[in-house]
Amino acid sequence: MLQTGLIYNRQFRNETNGFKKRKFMTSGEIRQQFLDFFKSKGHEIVPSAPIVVKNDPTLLFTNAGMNQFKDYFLGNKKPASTRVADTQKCLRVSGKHNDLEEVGVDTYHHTMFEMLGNWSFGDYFKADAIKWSWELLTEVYKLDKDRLYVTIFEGDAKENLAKDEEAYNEWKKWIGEDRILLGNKKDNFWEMGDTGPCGPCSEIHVDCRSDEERKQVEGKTLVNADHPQVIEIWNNVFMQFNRVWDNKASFDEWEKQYEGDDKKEVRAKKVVQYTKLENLPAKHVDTGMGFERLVRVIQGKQSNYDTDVFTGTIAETEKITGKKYDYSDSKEAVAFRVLADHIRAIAFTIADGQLPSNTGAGYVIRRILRRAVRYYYSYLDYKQPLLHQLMPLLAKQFEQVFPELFKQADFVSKVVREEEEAFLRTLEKGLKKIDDVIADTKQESATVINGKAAFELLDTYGFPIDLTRLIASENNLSVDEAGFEVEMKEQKNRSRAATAIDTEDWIVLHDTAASEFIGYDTLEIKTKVTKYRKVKAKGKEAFQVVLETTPFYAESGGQVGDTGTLQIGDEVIDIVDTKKENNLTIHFAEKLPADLSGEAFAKVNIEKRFSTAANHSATHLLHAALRKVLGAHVAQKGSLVNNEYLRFDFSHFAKVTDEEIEQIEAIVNEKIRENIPVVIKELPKDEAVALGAMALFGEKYGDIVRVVIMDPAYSIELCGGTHVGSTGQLGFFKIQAESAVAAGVRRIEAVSGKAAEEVIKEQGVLLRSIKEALKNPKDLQKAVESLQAENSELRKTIEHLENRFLVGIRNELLHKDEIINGVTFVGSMVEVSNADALKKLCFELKSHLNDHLAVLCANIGGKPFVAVSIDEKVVAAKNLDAGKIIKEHIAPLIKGGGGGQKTLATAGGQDASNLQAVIEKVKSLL
RNA sequence: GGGGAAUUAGCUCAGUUGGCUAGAGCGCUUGCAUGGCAUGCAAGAGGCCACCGGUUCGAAUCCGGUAUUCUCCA
Repeated sequence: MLQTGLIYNRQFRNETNGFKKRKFMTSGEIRQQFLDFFKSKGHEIVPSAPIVVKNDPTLLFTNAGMNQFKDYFLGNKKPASTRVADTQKCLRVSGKHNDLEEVGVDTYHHTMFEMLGNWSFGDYFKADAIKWSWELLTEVYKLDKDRLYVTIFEGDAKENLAKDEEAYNEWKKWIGEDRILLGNKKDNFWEMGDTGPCGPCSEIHVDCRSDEERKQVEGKTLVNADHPQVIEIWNNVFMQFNRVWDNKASFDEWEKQYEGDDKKEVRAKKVVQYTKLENLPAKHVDTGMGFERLVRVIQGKQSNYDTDVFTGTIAETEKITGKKYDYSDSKEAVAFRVLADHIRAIAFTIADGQLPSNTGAGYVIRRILRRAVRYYYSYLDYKQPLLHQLMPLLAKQFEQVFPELFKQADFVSKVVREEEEAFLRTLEKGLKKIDDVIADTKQESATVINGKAAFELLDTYGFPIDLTRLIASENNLSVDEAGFEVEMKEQKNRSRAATAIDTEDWIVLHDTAASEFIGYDTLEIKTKVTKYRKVKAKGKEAFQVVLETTPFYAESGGQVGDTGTLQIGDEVIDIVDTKKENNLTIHFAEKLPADLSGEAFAKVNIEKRFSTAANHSATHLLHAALRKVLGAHVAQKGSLVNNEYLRFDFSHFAKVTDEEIEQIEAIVNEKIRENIPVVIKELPKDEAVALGAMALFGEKYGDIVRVVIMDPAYSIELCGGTHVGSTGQLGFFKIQAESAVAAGVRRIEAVSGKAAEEVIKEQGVLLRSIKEALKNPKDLQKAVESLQAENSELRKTIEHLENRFLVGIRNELLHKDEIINGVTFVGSMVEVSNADALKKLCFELKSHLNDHLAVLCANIGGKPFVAVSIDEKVVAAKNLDAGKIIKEHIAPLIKGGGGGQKTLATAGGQDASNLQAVIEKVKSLL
């Protein structure tokens, strides 16, 4: 069990930190020393990849240092340098050792964290890796040697794997053999997936307990035992094997039949059974050292939150809220930690281009942000947006390491603030709802809020369950947690069932590597199908086809996937969409030819592709124009390009005015008329940036990037999309809409080429027809305005006349009154045009008569309508009820129905011949 | 992608099982009061109750569809 209770009290905290006194090192220095150290060992220092992952359906965020180097390990790509080191921004919100709800409760879980790593791609191996780890920790960071332990892989009989003697012998050179511990496959053998590169790993653990505690219990017994003060700080993975399928068919067979809760473990065993390990020709080193943890150890703190990585934000939060952080287990202290942690995750993901939203990665950000709001709202008693106030401090803190945040600090704050405000509004609405729920619960004299209501609060009003719990307890109520869980589970099942895509196995025809894309220059080609499979989603069958070479552009960078045809033999099938799965281009078809083995002729829908390319080129021209007109702060925040139009989201703080829109259109159209040739080059990222390409924080290290240039002085962008040959092919550019997407993000929708021409044509036609309808006035706008004015004038006049008319009828009726048994009775047929007028007349009579009973009938378009009005006094004195009279006496006579209040009721029906009888009937009741 | 909900005056929202001439607060206009302001008092303007269709004698209210927004889940 995790001993979270070990969050120490203050006194203990000041007394001892386990380590001998040494010069204080800031977190910045610690990070820099790591990078400097590996630089001195011949490593190239590379920047962190973005925290947000694109083009990998299995991953939303970078969750480990090695993510950006995956292709090098898999052999898909060759690295520019064989020795690399970096600090990588990572985000984890779920997983076996990590749950969002745990973060902040203890001393060491985080959502966003930095992973320091050094890498060898077929270069050095165990000897150097181990030597340098030791050197860095003990010589540079000067950690006490007698507090360090290392683990190595003990071997595994089932896999026929021997103990990692090589690592053991290397470690022996530096550390006593009694401190080298053996670890099992679970802890000390690392694998990327079912198959692929893998190998033993060696962990370094550090014992941070006080000397006293260390005397009582030996440190090595606590390694890998979830002790909060005896922790792993560095893992060195030695990739030396490649796991390949030995009998994939049997495994697939097994997996198809097998279902179960314990699936993961059983499945892993099966994978072992049906695979074999081969030696990797090029051996790699992949290491990861949690930065926040390392800082805590070096600075001798007992909690990550006590290091200078977090103390700045905690102090700032104290200043803002006026509360004091007391290092305890209290909800208030948890709130401080939650804020200090979450603000980082939120800030860096937004800075990397992911806005909060209600789906996918954006939803994860929103959830993290809302959890932070919940904590300050409930436990720091702060009811206004707080997080955005921490942003300047955080941006400054990381200015040197992750400049992308500092550069966009204003934008990020604005987005965060807007999100906070939105959620605070949601909370307020939820508070109103929960009042109703509590009132209902109390009325039923229950003491438990039922699970369904609690779930509805969350599901519909976004009201978090912990707040429901809190407010319930303040009202001496509890929440039916079990019932809530049931509802939650049902919702999850519903969602899962709806998204379940039934994927059959690939049927492999030709065993080749990733398919080659040749569609930049070629739109049709003879090739062959390498593999295909059937997928089923929501009962609909579809097929996915992979080609050896393909001219089809797969959806990417906002540009939609190509459509077209695939011909095999005499059969032609439609390709309805093209998408990417990692490096694989997948073509979607609704049906397949009978035989896929022969030569395949792949042909892209040229017209669509061309219109799409035009819109994509137009997007670049637009982007550059926006920066010219609005300023250099404009950065792309999202983009959609298809054959019909383009949509471009960008950061900008105000509505783009009509004048600005006109300027932007003018610039783009000017560039179109200049007929600039579109030049496309493939370059290493650094060269592209040097050329002046808009530096997008979206590329991985070492990528060869594609640069699209339309006049080097105007637009240079990194882009993988397809473009026209020269800007003149766009013909014409027209902005159709400008709107807001989120705080500080505007959206422009526009068209180019034929579609733009079409839009102008349609507008012309519309304008002409409106003019004609108005008899071709000189000033169209004025004509419409006067028409509107006249219309409202007429409406008022009619209303006025109707009232006058009703007053006339009323006066006539007032003369017809007769006193029956002390009641002023008026019963008459009237001529009005609608049923509402009957009601109005009743009110008129009421205000001019005392103790009245009126029954008014009208024949409107052959249908009978009746209204009965009775004075309150008469209702009481005579025990009459207009509603009852209508229902019991009148409705049958007119073959209809009706109802209303005791004093006023109306009816309608089908038979207008008995209206006179109706009046007599009512009269007889008096 | 799947569920739940919301849409009523310029803004924030009431409107209880279909029927009281669709309301409140703030804002707006006008008048009055105060030396001025904050403000107070009085009167008034302002609503195709999101849109389309259906059920009903009768729909802001019930049903179906569309749009937009919120929200939970994947």
